[in-house]
Amino acid sequence: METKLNYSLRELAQLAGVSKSTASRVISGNGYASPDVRERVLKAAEKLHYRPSAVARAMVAKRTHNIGVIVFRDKLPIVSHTLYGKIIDEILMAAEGLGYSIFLKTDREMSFRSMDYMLEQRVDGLILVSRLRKNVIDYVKKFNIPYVMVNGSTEDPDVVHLVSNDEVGGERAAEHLYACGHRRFWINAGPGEHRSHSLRLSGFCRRLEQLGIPCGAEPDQEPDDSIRNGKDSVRNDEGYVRIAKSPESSFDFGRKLMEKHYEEFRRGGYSALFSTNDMLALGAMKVLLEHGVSVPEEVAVMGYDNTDPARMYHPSLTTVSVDAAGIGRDAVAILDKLIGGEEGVPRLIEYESEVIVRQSTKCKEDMQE
Amino acid sequence: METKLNYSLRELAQLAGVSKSTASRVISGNGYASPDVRERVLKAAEKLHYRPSAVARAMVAKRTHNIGVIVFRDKLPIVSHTLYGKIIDEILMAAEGLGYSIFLKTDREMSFRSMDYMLEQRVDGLILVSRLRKNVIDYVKKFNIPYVMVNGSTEDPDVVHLVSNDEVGGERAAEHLYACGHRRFWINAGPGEHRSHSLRLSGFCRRLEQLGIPCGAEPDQEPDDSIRNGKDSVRNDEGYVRIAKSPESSFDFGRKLMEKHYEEFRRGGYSALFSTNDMLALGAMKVLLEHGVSVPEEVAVMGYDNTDPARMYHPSLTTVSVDAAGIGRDAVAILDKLIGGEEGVPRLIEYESEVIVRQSTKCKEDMQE
DNA sequence: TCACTGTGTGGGACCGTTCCCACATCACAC
DNA sequence: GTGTGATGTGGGAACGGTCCCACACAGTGA
Repeated sequence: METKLNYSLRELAQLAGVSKSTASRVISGNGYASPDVRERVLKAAEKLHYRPSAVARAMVAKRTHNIGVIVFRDKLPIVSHTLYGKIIDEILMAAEGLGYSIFLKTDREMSFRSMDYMLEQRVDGLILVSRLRKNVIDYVKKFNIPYVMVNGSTEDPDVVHLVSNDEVGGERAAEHLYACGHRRFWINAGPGEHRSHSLRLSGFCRRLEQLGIPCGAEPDQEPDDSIRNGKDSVRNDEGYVRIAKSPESSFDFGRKLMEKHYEEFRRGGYSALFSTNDMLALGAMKVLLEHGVSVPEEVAVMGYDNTDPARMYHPSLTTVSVDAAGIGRDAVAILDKLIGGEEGVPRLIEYESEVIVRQSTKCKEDMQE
Repeated sequence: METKLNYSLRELAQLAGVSKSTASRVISGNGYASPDVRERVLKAAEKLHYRPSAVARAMVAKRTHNIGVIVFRDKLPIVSHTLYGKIIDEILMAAEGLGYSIFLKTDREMSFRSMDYMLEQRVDGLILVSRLRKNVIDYVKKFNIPYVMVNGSTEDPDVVHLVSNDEVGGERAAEHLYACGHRRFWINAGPGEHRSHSLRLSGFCRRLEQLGIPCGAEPDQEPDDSIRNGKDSVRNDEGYVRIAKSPESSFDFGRKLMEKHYEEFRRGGYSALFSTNDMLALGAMKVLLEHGVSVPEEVAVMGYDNTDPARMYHPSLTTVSVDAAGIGRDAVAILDKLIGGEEGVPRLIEYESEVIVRQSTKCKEDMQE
């Protein structure tokens, strides 16, 4: 009984002394079966450890109830990036609730290969997480398989795209720091080709300019060899801004950047540091702390993403939260609608960004409230 | 041409003007086909965006080339836990290399349901990550499907089990702190029912006792309602140890624990704190820092797992590394062997643990070397 | 001319389900 | 006794591939 791996419905029916059709009706639960036949079949199923083959079912139903999730990764592994990890967690839980299973694949360069894999697996739909080279979108359009994109980089209006409202988040970050009295800003901006980073930067800058501080963001300028160290913007009586762009958004890049510039902070050149994600912020903050610059007393530091390390740091990092739970949940729910052929699904869904004030930007304003 | 989702081999063959068999030979690449027939079929495939169905293939091959990964989670999502995230990253990459795809599922309580899901999907094998209730192992044994366990909690000698060598890691941690001159220890120990935590604790204690410091670990004692605050071990001229057990191994539990006890550290009662994972260590360390206890000058702090937050912290956390890359890679490789019916696969595979000395335990000994 | 061999192609069973349809049985009314 | 409808069960095609086997055809040697 234990030697065989999987029994078929035919074998099950044989043991129960009924036909395939009858056994199928009992197992799948749709169709008539008299009580005693029913019991005989179930008893036989128990005995054989019978598990119906989802493969065969998918074959006839032309539907697998599987969803493919492709996560872009650069050189680095990506699931361990806490923001994507959170999103994937939520996707998994939401999928379970709707009866889907998840095929997970990370993708570096061979984007088409991953796509083909998913297509061959006949997944019912796709969730594309993070930016992908743009021709992947054209590729996926050729097959008309339902898909949604999460936190991607496309501006294509056809694509159903779930993103945090990064521009508004950037504005709110600027407001918070301004309200705390800061007028001399340093900005660490991550890769400009990534939608999130460039929108966070432009939102931050726009709000500062509205508040009377010239920002002078040039969103399209290329970072040079490793790090672009922007010049200060024009000064006016209100204050000024300096933007440094980096081609990566990692902790180590944040470190590297600040290692070149901590002297300027020590001399009091800047009172606030905003980074377009938490890792850049933490890398920079650690260097400041190591060189005796106190946070938040001398310099306020702020990140973006509300990852776990930000919360756990000492001082804990003020940041902007991204609704990973909402994004993950909705990604599956919307994909399910698309699979069901539902019309009128919105193309761009934005999630509110909220400033999470913590120790790294504590100021009098916060104290009073 | 764009209206249909998936074409079948029959339709492809029809368009190319050949038989199903011939088309199959060209597409799958095994079997003869004359150059012009070959070209006709490939051209037709291109035109139809033909992708062979892995579902149908799996049906006849009785083999899906899919691997199921089940990750235990408590109340919390789990992929975002950096250690498991890392392991999953490695599993994904290794699987890709060997031609497998990954079905990922997180599991809280309905363990059998996840198992059944995987069985119905007819995955070729299973990777079980982290502890599972023990009856799950009995369950999986009933079906004879190949499986390996990663970082689990079982002592079952049948199970192919990949784990870090937590006992040796604990010993090394003790050695490091002892060599730095510490004699008064506090230990935060995570859930005793988890193999890793209890072995790390017992390894640490054993080494201390060998060095002449009574440890008095009682590995089986139950934590009370929320936190078990053990008593100091017997003092002798060499030093002493106090063990606190917590039912969770989270950052917040580390905090909670230390919030009750930081006064004792401030008074100089303990010069070193060892936690059985990084999160517990960071939570405790943050509370110490917030109350003005300096690390490492007054208290040395040490964790376990070598997660990213540990590396990034200020002060960066001394920890014990777990070879997540090796574990993930080997999990897939060994499972592949089991699937191939290979005999003589070792049951317990242990990975070396290495102390990573960082700022949180810097001492004269380290300076000299 | 005939048997023989090799080569490329087609026919069709099979994998494990679902589901439509046919059919057997029975109760009941006419 | 026959027709009718409800009820439960079985037969078999279909899903999209793989692969074994048969077969047509050409080239070769006796």
